[in-house]
Amino acid sequence: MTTAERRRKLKEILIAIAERSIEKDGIVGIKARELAAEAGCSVGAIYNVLADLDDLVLAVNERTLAMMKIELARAAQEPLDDALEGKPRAVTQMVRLALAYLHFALAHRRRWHALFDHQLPEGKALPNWYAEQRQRMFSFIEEPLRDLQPALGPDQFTLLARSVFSAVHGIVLLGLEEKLGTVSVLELEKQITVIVTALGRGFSSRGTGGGS
Amino acid sequence: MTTAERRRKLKEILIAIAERSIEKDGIVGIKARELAAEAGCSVGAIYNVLADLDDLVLAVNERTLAMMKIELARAAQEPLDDALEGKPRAVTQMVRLALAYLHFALAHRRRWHALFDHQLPEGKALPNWYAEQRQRMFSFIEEPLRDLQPALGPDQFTLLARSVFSAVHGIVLLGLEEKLGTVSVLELEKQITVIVTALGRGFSSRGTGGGS
DNA sequence: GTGAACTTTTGAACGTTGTTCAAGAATATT
DNA sequence: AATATTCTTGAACAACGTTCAAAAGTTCAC
Repeated sequence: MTTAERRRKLKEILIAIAERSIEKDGIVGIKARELAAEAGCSVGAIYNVLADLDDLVLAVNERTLAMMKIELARAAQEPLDDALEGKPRAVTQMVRLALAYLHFALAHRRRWHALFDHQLPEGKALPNWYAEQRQRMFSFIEEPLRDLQPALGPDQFTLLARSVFSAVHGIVLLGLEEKLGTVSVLELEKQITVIVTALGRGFSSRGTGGGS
Repeated sequence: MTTAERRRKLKEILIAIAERSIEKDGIVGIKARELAAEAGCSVGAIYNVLADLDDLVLAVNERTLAMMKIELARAAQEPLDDALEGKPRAVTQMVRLALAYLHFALAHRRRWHALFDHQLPEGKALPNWYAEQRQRMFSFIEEPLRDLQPALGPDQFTLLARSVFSAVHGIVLLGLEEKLGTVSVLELEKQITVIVTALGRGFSSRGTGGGS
């Protein structure tokens, strides 16, 4: 087996372990010596394969984003059910996406948290693929949003989609900081529904600003 | 001088140093040995006065919240200017508060970040005064919001105010993660204005849900 | 004032971190 | 087989928060 192969294999193993560590204890669960022990390699070997332990977090985050993408796509395609009637289809769609985001965060709390907890140390910027993949999350909202704001220019439109996503993210973020039982999950769902619906209604009124 | 006095003094000094450290380098700038050196005391002395270094962060955060409270109160009281005409007073007020929140975050980036970065280690819950003071931030939004949703019960009302706050928080949070020049600050202001305005419009439509 | 009992302060030491790098093992080349 | 090259390793390093036996300071009865 060539060294490149061996290293690729080890890298995969390490990522898999990091994945479990994040799921169990969050980002702080990733320890060099623990990784080495579980992977059956030396501590130094880790650094033959990765620049940083941060690289591991990024790798896991990439997978998390991929999972989330699948989940959001599924939510966008599900057939309409009757609970959300009485709203424009675009609004219903946005609410669904927001709820799907909430449920992803709930189902994969630590993974999801790792997406935002992680701040890379001072010097370096995020790799391109990472920023791009994160950007792609916003694009889910763009489709229904276009129905509500057909006149907006592409730049303003991208920004608006981002803002809507950010707003929902904020609600989920502060919502999950409480210890929450089943009750407050229901409350959270209701809140997100109310807010996103209000946003949708607000947008569908004429002239929401957009142009400078 | 009694020991209680001396300790009180030292604690204040340490908090002041921690304050500067957070402003310069964020939470990670708080180092035990550095604190001791700057305060002219021993490392152990810190632990005579504080349980944790986390206590320092909480103390600084308390001050930050107080600063923010003042700033938001100022924003709420400023006389109307003409740029925001054509909206209901309540909406204007909410937009103002949101913009004030943004500008506080911009002006005190690291302090503001410390409010949310900090996660206390596993075992312990936040002290009561801290949770209460954070809760009080939401109450600023409650006043204008009451104009838009007069029929809502007190519990639902509190939740809604919280959600609006969270939404704005989310936009500011993800907005500040980019490196932002003057241009994008303007964009961010515009985005917040658009979103909060849309929320306001959405709320002022009849029957936004609330009751189960 | 002096010695005993008590309180307060101290900084070396402990246990963990992530990361490195000289030395050794493995492999390739002549 | 000898040499050159590449790869792996884990002890060692620096930095971290936190502790605790010992030193220094204080109180108080006699």
